[in-house]
Amino acid sequence: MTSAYFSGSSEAGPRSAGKILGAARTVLSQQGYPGLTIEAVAAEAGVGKSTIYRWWPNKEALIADALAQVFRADEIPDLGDTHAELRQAVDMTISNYDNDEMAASLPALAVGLLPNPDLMARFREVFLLRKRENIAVALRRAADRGDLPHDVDTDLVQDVWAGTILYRRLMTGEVLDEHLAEHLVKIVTASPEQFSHKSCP
Amino acid sequence: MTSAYFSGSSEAGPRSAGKILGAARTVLSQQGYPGLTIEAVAAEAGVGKSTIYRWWPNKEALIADALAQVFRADEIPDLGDTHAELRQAVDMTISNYDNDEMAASLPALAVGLLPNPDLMARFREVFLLRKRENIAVALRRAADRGDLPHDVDTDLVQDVWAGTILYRRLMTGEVLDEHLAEHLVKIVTASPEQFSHKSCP
Amino acid sequence: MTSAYFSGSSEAGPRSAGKILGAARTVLSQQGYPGLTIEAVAAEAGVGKSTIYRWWPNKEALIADALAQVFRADEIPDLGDTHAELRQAVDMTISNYDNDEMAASLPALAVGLLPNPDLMARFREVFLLRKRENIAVALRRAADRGDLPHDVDTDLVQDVWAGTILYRRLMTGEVLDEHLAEHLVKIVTASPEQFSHKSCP
Amino acid sequence: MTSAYFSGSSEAGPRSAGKILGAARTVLSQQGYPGLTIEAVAAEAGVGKSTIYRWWPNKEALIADALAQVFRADEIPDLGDTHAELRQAVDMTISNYDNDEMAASLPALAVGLLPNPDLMARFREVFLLRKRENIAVALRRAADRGDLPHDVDTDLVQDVWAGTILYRRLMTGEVLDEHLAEHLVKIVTASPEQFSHKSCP
DNA sequence: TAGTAAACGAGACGGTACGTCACGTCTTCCT
DNA sequence: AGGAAGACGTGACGTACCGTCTCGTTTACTA
Repeated sequence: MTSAYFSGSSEAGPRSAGKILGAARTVLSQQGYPGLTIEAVAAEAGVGKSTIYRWWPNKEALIADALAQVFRADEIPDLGDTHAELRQAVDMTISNYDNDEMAASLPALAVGLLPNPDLMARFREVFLLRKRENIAVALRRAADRGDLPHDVDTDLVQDVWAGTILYRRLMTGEVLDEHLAEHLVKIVTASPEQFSHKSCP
Repeated sequence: MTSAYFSGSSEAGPRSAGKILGAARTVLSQQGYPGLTIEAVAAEAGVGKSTIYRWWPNKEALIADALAQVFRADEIPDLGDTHAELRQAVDMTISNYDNDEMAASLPALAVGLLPNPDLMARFREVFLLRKRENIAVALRRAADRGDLPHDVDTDLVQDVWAGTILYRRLMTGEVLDEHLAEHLVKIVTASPEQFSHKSCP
Repeated sequence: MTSAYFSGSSEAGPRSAGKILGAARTVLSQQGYPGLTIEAVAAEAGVGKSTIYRWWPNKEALIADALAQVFRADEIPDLGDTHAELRQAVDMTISNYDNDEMAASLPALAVGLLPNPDLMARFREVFLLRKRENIAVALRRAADRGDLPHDVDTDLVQDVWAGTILYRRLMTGEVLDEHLAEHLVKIVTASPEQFSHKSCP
Repeated sequence: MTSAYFSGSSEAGPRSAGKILGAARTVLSQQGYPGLTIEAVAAEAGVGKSTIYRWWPNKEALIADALAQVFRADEIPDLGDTHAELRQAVDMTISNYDNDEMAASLPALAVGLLPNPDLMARFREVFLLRKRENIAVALRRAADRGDLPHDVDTDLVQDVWAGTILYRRLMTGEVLDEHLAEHLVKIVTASPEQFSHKSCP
């Protein structure tokens, strides 16, 4: 698979999919999200506008595919060490957001897709679910080891992690360093019962 | 002072500031962020476009002022009860984000302002700093009581809170209920040492 | 009145009507009818496309107004001499068509307007009726003198004149010289009874 | 030979020439000249675009061939009666133009070909010369009978006839009835000396 | 009868122009 | 004098066709 992933037609794509998505990322990092126009991408890719519109219904879908190329959703290997695994999960999340390209584009994308539930669902699938499941596996492994509650709320953990990281990056502009990473891991490991489903008062 | 707050000219405003900001909020909730155009606001407010441009430099500033009107940054009263105070802080944050108008607009705004550091700084001042300081007071009060470390990292606490809430609202679409609120409070109170400045390993 | 005549809004027009219609004629003579694009006219006039679209609904209306500026529909003065007056009428018709701009554009215009009866009616009014009435006056004057039948079919006369001239110019490409002009006049004066309404067999 | 006549390659043609030219005429009468696109013709004919482009260089050539199929250029038989023969010539001309397909398309075609002298020459050959020569034969026969001057200007006669007919059809929209036909014949027979080459003053 | 070369349908491609929309600036006219 | 009304130059939008160009697939002639 090389492209047209977000738009759904995962089996096929334009011959110039690579050129186009690459151009989209180039324009995105040079001009920022508001400066990313289809015409600019077409020009940068040396491609006709219609070739882009033939395969992506709109700017949002194109950007989604372009970002999907660089969005990491790796599996967390079993290191035998819960802290190390969770740190790896947090680091992966940080690396996903620690560039203007992604930090600015993902929320803008979400905003653009909000009115369209179908596209929003697809967005979540591509950018959230795949990564979340991989991290959830590591979290459940930690639960098996007894380091986390057996009914650990993997979604809450990841909402706290990704939310904090994205918020810092986009809104406050603070750096995403290993201090933060360590804090985020420890918040979970230090009071694991807060991230259990049944821990409601 | 009634308006033009974000744009800096806090001492004055157009005669129709109220009408205009109200119209902006109306359009925002009816058409969503992408449908909010200056021309639509002018029409809704029964006002000339130039009147808007006379007082707000661009669409972003206008939206910022419109949102600032409904963004809560209340002081947290001394209730003598740390948990109750923190819960109040979290509830205020949730109430700020628990509507599409704000959830979609704030990130879109941030993205629009990102390339302009001055406006971004002003944005942070209006939407983050005022609220943060009020909550920081409560956090430091809790530290004085001994419920939190004396060097509590008020920014980290609030990044976790607001980040998680905004992320849920915008990206995953999950509900923001009192379960979540309680979890967020307890994350902090259950392992307070994780939110201390010096707690780095 | 300087413009927007064809489009109906005769009382008003864009501030740059002159520039725009002039540019249209320039492009028309330099690029020919098929090369006349709205974008080319806008560029030549140093004007935004939207200014053109604000005042003319489409390319046809614009060209119509541009041509109307140079289309002659003079009154034929009473010279006391039927032959001289008719020759003047024929000469005026020839001068209207004896340039590529008009010869190529008028039929193209007619073809473009054919599907729209309203615009076609307006086209006839602007380009045919005004001129025809002026010539009809001269023809009736000739009838009063006894040089033509009292019920002279002024439309037929002018159909023969304009038809022959336009056909030569556009289809056969032959020159429109004074030989032709003289023939056309004499065709009418030599057998005037053929141009009477009641002369049907 | 069935097609590709206008384009010059008279010896051969696509297997689907019939389908294509038929589709062209169908589209022409259903959508009008401006709606005739190569893609529409290809779709209507159930044919690939490239098949059309393989045999016709452009839209104009295709339309020309499509029209050539229905353009009549019959010989005028010797009826022994000048008036009857000329009336037949005029009727043939009328029948050529008395449908929107031809009336709108021929001028549009001429306009499109104007900038290209070669194609224009070919256009004249196909649509004018063949018919003109057949009619010229009848006119010269009339001259031999003494009904027209021996140096009758056959071109002028036909310019007057075809010009008047086409002008009525395209520009004024008046009907082409037998009144008109009779007038056109009589204009020539009533003052034949006006249609002589040497009759210049 | 099989092999081959053309013509074919389908449709992607790089383009151009379309007509629309909103921007942010500007001018005009009314109150 | 201030503001509503809205025209202006600009530039991106998404659409429609252009004419060119691969693709396999018939089709029909040759071997």
